[in-house]
Amino acid sequence: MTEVQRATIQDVALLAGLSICTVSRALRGLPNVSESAQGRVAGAAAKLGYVASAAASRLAGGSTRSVAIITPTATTWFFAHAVEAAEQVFADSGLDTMLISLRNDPSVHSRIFGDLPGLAQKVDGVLLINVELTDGQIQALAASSLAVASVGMYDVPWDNVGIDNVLAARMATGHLLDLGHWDLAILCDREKGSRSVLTASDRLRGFTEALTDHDLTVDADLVVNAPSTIDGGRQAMTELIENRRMPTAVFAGCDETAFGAMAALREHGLSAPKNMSIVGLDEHPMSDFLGLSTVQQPVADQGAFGANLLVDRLHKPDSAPEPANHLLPTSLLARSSSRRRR
Amino acid sequence: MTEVQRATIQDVALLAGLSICTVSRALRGLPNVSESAQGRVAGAAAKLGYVASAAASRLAGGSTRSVAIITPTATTWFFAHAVEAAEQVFADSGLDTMLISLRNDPSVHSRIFGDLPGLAQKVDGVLLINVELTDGQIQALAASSLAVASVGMYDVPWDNVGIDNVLAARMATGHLLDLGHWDLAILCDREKGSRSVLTASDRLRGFTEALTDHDLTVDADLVVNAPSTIDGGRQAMTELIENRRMPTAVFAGCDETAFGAMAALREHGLSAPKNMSIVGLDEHPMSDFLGLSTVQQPVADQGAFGANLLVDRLHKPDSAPEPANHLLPTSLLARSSSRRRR
DNA sequence: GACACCATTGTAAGCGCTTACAAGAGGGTG
DNA sequence: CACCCTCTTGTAAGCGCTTACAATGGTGTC
Repeated sequence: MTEVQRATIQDVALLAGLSICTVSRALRGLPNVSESAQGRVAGAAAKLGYVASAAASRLAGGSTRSVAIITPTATTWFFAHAVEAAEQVFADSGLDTMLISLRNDPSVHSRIFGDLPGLAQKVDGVLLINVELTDGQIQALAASSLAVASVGMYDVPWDNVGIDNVLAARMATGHLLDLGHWDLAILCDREKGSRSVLTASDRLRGFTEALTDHDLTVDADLVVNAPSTIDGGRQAMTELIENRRMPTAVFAGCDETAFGAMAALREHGLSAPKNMSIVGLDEHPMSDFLGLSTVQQPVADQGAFGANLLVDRLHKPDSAPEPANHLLPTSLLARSSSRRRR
Repeated sequence: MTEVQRATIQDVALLAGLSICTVSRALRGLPNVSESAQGRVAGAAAKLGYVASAAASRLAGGSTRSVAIITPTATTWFFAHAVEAAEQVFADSGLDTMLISLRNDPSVHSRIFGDLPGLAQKVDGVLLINVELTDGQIQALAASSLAVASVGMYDVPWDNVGIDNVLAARMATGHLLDLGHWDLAILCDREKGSRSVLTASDRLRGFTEALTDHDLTVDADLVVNAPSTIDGGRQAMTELIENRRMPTAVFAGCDETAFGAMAALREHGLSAPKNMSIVGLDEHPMSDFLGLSTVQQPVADQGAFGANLLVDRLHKPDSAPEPANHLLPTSLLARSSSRRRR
């Protein structure tokens, strides 16, 4: 059962009575191999339980048959689902998936993006999910030998898929405005970098635009930085209540932030929509139960779509069409966490 | 900036005026290299931006410097956090992490475990997180060249870390019994395999034992299979309400199951603890907000601990001590979803 | 029947690194 | 001062595969 000594292509060649070279061709399905040779090779390989050495074929051939998913975190709802969907696509394409979580740790970030040749050593391509990059890093990545695709990024020189975040934020904000609210706060993850490549700032933009359309202005006190986690939302709402001032409605950058905000309200003896209307963005499975009004976005679809973009690039590296930006649809789901201002 | 042609160890040797062999030793910090040689090599490598070819060193050396995390899913709270914590440990140990999500897909499962030599080709070790395995697969894995460690498994011939699930389930169930409930249901993920290697069945066992201690018996109608997701809990509770019968209290195998159960109650015009007491297991960040009584378990700790077990095995493959099973503590958190029976 | 041609198969040279093993250089010992 | 050690460095043989290129043999053509 357990081959003590792994069979090599040499062993297969011997058993099949053919040369190593022919075996290699047969195994990879290259043309110019006779039916009989093909058959004998397949038989011998099966009999020996032969598995090609990944290291050897990489060294000789070049391709690693694997890709990396790079993500700020693998723990939140959005990222976990996007990562799994992408991994599935890669697995189905015969690619191994290397997971790299940046964990919001700058040192990890620079270790990865500061050593692109090292990365290129291990994978053929990378799928970036909402990764904050400097101009220099974007250039370097685009110039590297790595195939690149991304999810939820903006204005990048490679294929991307995401949602129209400006629109989604406008839908959420517009919903609150339609309900008669005009004193609005936003709880949103802010980018640290100078240049906006992520969706977070687009959400702030959509929020701003919606207000402007109604001749309202954004109160800087009501723009609160909130990591896209339950705790992040809780802290942001607490900050709002305790150190700033209470608006009548809040747009939370993602559902988990909204959950945390609802929890903070509760901790202060308040609740939505009684004391404040809240709308999120995601359509997390808990949102329905909690009555959270939200803007639905496809999550697994984005991960899978992004993965497919990368797979396509890998399969036809040359004659590459222009990098495209694909937008998936979103829709508003009004529930009980938001209501008309009285 | 971008080296068109990657520098090889040859180039470094030339620049440093040393042989390839000495460079290789110096780069890997082996003994018997003079200070001066060490310095010249480091300088030359830095100047050339040299990065060793992973494929070449794997082929020549043997080790892949990477490990695989195998998990049934990467999307639920427990798994996402365990995976990320493990990935962090691996990254900090200089190991690359390959992510393999089984996605509850038998064909993926057999593709992976049916080709251990193939896996061993790509990684030095695997960390299994709650993976259901047959006896044969366990034997094969243990006999393979792969280092193995696991999280949340039971009675396996390698290092494992987990919680005492029997105890945790007894704590949860005992809490309900203490509140005067004696008609109890359990919503729990059931294993399909014949032999129990996972924690799920331990939870059922703990539940059963707690009842037995109180001279109660388990009503088979009140043992409901529920995938450990929100939807799984929702469906299980719906099944209970619509097709079986309502107990006065329920132990949900994990918090997300409990959330789903609470949602299902709501959909039927019911609620906890009014119509039914509910206790979960996890201490999910939403549990506090939802008032869910639960048994807390350390999640990131388990992932990190498991990863460290694997790293240790990798570092000292021989002279291996007996495989050990480590248990991390749990504790009951009584909240408002459970109350005294009236 | 000699020639060109195509399909199939074999030969051999690496890919970039690790690692026995050998070789050389000093230094201490009797 | 010959001899044995030890420390450092070099030589060369792979690791298991891919791939240019050469070789072989059977067809078809004039």
